[in-house]
Amino acid sequence: MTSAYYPQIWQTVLQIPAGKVASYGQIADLAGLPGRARLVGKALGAAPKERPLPWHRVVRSNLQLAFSLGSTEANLQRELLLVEGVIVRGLKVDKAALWTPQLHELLFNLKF
DNA sequence: TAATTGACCCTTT
DNA sequence: CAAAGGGCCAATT
Repeated sequence: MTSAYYPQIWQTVLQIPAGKVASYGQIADLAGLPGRARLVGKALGAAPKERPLPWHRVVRSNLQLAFSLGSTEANLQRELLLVEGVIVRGLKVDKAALWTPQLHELLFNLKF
C-alpha cells in the first residue's frame, strides 16, 4: 500500500450520507482523481478494518451493487443498505438513493 | 523494466 | 435488457 491517494478516497467516502449511495467514478472525481474509479476499488479493499468505512454506500455507475449476485459481500451490502432505508431490487439500487453532493458541503468537510 | 490485475466506466450491438 | 469491446491508470508481480 504505497499510495498517498487512499486517505483522501476514504475521506470522500465518509462524506456519503446514510441512506444515499455514490458510484466509484463519482468518488474518484470528488476525491480529485478523475478517471481513477478502479483505484477507488483498490482503496476500499485495502482500507484498514478498524476504519469505519461505509463502503456499502459505494456502487457501480450503473447503480448495481459492487459485487456479483449471490456473493457474500453483495448480500451484506444489500443488507446494510436496506437497513439505511435504501431500496434494492435484485442487484440494482433505487436511483432515488443516488447521492447528489453539494459543493459547499464538500468544501467544508474536505479541505484539499 | 515489462506484463498483469482490478470492489470500474462508457458506448455500441 | 444483456453482452461485448475498448479505454483507463495505479499497484503489484
